[in-house]
Amino acid sequence: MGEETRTRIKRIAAEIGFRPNALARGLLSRRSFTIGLLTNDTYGRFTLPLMAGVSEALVDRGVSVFLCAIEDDPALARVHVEAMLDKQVDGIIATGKRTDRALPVDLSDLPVPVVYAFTAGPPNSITYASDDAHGAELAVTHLMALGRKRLAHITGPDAFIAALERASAFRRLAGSDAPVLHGQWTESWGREAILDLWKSGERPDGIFCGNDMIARGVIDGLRELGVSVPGEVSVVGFDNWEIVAAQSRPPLTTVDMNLKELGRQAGLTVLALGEGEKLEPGWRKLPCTLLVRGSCGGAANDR
Amino acid sequence: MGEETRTRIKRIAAEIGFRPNALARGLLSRRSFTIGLLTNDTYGRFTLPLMAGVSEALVDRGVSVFLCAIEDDPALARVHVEAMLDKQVDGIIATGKRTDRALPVDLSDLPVPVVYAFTAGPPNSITYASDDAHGAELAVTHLMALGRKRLAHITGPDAFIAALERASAFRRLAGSDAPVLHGQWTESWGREAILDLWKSGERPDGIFCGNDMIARGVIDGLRELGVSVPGEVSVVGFDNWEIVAAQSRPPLTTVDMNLKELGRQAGLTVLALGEGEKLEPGWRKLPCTLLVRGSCGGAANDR
DNA sequence: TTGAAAGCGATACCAT
DNA sequence: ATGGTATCGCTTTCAA
Repeated sequence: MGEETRTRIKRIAAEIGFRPNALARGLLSRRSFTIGLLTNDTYGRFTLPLMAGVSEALVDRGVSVFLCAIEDDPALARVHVEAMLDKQVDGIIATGKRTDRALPVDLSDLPVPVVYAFTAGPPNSITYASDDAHGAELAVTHLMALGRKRLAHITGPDAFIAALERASAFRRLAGSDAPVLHGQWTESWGREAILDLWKSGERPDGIFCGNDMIARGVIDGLRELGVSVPGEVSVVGFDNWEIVAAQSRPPLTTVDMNLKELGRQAGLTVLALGEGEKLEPGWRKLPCTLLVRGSCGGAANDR
Repeated sequence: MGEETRTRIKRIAAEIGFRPNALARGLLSRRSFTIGLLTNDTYGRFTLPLMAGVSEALVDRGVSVFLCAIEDDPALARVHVEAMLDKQVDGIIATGKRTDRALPVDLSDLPVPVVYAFTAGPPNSITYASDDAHGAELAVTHLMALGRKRLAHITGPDAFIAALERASAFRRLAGSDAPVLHGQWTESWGREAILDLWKSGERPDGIFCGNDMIARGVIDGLRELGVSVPGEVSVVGFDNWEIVAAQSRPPLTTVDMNLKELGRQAGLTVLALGEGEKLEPGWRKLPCTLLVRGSCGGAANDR
């Protein structure tokens, strides 16, 4: 085609506001430039950052994302999946709130590629998650670099693999006799655990918490006991849940799981799969990042 | 068509797993059974419940929802809107984090209907919001019914219309000399305000807070002053942000804005508009609900 | 280089 | 009751 013709056509197209109909082109190309994100995470704690990453990675390529919240309801999940398949989505990303549970719907025989992110997938699927052991290492080495010697780990139920992985990484670095306390993922458990520890006479000077809510409870509990954070005790959280971490007193140093990046990669992967690329199945664990705020003290805090 | 033919066809259709292609039928019917939800609310505090309502109302009708997070970026917003229009969405719901600001994108001349929910729309648009004055009335009458006489209102910046409307409803019921303190929407402002009030000798026995974060700060501040909640002072929040309200000590009695219902209605409305129904433009304010937990005490708390 | 025609999958309408 | 055909908007292919 001639250069001038090309520009002329483009000009006219712009003039009359021509807008190619994606439905029509999808009909022919057998691609809808649409993917689905299925989630059972009601609070959006994990889904939103993940979704932001997916969307950010795909919007340039003209791909839009259906968000389907299924609330652990298998029937609802089916309805959403059917609706998405009808609409010829190019792929589906399944996400949840914990990596050791699957969504209440079987996605293994769909005519479109499925990628799992922060939720369990069937064998031979591609599953993204953050590297819990790595996150725990970041936290513990940070505490140790600050000179903390007596470390403790206060975390969620031992029914969560994430809790177990963080705990075993903690023990590996902090010593196998360092206390690990399993409870709930709540503030009140954090407070309770601190009271127990202090009552028992065991008084760690560095505490690694399984999530930010627990960490917040720990910090509150310590304050109520008159123990200074970060003066006497350093506290590290996990999740970097802004709303909790930034509002605690002092603001929480915490491990960020880089969910947005996880979302980016999951998005690109599901597209690649849709374009016929063959990719290695299995777990893909992404590194975490330590976000330093004020709850640990030390040089790292002086900036 | 004959009854037997009908069943025979249906059987065969099920057998071969026939699945009508929504792209093809959309091409002809000029409906995609797809709508877009545009939001600049990063935390999802407002968007997620709203989205849940939209989705719940529309999934039965076979409509799926594109979620587009635009982060206050006009260029990104345009890209998302273009992508949705290309995909022939049947309508768009614009949502945000405050009702007195518009999204950074002009949605007024789109070829599809637009409904605004929890964000400002242009004149003559349909805009859903919760009724702030009503919410404030619920809170104040609850406090008064419990016998609280000296009320105060601690809330966010007076640049927010929502804050002003709640404040003026508060004054109307509690008396024009009842103190109203404007600050930030944060816990630390809640604590600070309490310290100020107590230092000044002004000691209300009922406090209505502009949101749950402030309320949580207020409760913490009171505890640190040795003032019992709900024994000496009753506290009501606003938002029913589960994660804040349920974790505070005591759990927070708070006003729920019924965002899910708001989402339901916005979803049904945008569909109706798409089907050519003529609807009255203007604000549509939905009533709030009071959610009683433990921060007010009294009979209402005995159940 | 340009123009015409076939076809994607479903539907609506018209003949049989 | 059935079969055939035009159509939606675009892409691809083939002819001119």
